[in-house]
Amino acid sequence: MATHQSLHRAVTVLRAFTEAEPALTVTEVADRTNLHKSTASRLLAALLDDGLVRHDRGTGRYSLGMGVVELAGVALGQIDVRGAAMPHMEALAAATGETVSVVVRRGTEAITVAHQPGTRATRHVAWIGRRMPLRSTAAGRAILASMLRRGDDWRAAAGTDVPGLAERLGAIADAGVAHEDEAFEAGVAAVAAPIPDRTGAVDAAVALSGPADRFDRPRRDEAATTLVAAASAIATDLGLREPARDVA
Amino acid sequence: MATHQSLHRAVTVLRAFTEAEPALTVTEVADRTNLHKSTASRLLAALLDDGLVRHDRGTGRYSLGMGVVELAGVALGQIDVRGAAMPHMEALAAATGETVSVVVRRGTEAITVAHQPGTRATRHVAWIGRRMPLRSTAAGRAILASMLRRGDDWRAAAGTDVPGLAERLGAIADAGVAHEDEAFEAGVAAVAAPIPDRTGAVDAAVALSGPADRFDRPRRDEAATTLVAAASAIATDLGLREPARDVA
DNA sequence: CACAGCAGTTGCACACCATGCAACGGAAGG
DNA sequence: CCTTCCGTTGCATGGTGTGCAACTGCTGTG
Repeated sequence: MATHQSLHRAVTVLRAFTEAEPALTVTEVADRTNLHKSTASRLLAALLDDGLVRHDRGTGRYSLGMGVVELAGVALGQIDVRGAAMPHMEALAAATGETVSVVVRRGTEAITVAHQPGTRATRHVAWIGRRMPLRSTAAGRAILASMLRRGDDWRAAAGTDVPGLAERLGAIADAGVAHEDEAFEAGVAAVAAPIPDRTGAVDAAVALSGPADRFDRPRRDEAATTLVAAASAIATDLGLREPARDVA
Repeated sequence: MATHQSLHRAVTVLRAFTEAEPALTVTEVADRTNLHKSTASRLLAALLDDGLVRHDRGTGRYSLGMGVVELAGVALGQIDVRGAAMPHMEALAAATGETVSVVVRRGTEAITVAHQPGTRATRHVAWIGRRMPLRSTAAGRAILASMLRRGDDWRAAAGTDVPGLAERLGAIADAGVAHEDEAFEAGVAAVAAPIPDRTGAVDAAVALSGPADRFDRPRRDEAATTLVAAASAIATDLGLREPARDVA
């Protein structure tokens, strides 16, 4: 689109801040966005006005501000699956002791929209807003498998082609749950189940994750029954919800 | 400012979505922002491109999208007090059974940046990104009281003037904790303690909240000791953190 | 102490593009 | 079928965002 260049550039600036580099100087922003130094400076100033970025006088670095957290609060409050899942997550965490996450699909990634930390001393940590590739995580593959089964374009959602992925997704669709053993994060194992919406489409999943040495295959199989039941309960609650406010 | 009008307008559009009205039509956005219908339409289209808003084809309404959640994930990851508080929150929740929240000040409001649900069947719910006025909540008053004691401009932060607030803040500063009994939300009681940063300035607080009938004054006083200790521990951890952040 | 190097901001002129208007197409309701 | 309201889209124009380059302020160095 040739419309609203400056707005797109501003969003590009916002996206220049990552978990790996949460605080940047003007020139760093300019480098990462391929924008002129002066443009970056002016856009950052404008974003600062709006409270979307902060400016640390000490280090001279900019970072994302409270404004985006506020907006996210509104966004999270109206995600249906989140509301439907909340009541079930605690029970799941209590029953298994592991971390529970609910993710939704966005393009080729899964984004955490709700999570409940496990009760054990060592546990997998997650946080709201965290992004993971669909193709290499349990939750992501649970979603992809459902897409495959429904004839949706799962390849586009997978992004890069992974050899043998189609077969694995078929097996996941048959089993109803997806396992992951240190595929995405070293030392972390997970099992996930898809959450269909009213129409049967799937762009959300619920996952249990924990340390790979403790949360091994037998444990995960044991937890799978409870997990699938919870996913089903969430889907039912989701179906009972009134406004069809989701999807795009 | 006469600079970057369209960017400010776009942010205005984003802020038109609230917890009370999370999904709006084009004309509703135009009304709430005093923008032309066509302008609102085009800005929403641009924001849709960037994934900051979603569009429900069914209802024709726009709402905030995953993009803002992504950005918030990055923003939350680099809020120091959040990182410092996380390890202490669970212990606090376990010891008291009530909901633990960490908030930071933004203007005249307190924004929840971390929370740990209580362990009881009935409990107070909070969520990340939730906003509350400083002047009428325990956590907010804990912050205001510290500002008062330090000679900061607490009146500006309080917003509307509340009769007798100065005296109450003085008492809170003396006690070290702030109590709240259904002042902001009916049926909810809370107790909060301020979290000073390295320089002694306070713009964060940790709060315990629960149902007013159970979490009564004696219970809150009982929990206050643990709460203050936790706040102190968080502040210590915060002080140990590196002021600057390295870049790659 | 001077100088070089770098980061960030700002004046300026021009091209670009965001805006308001009005007209159009479409859906919903009478 | 007509009316009404909503959302989108050509179009002309005035506003404004942008690149360039000069300037300031800071840091480290010989």
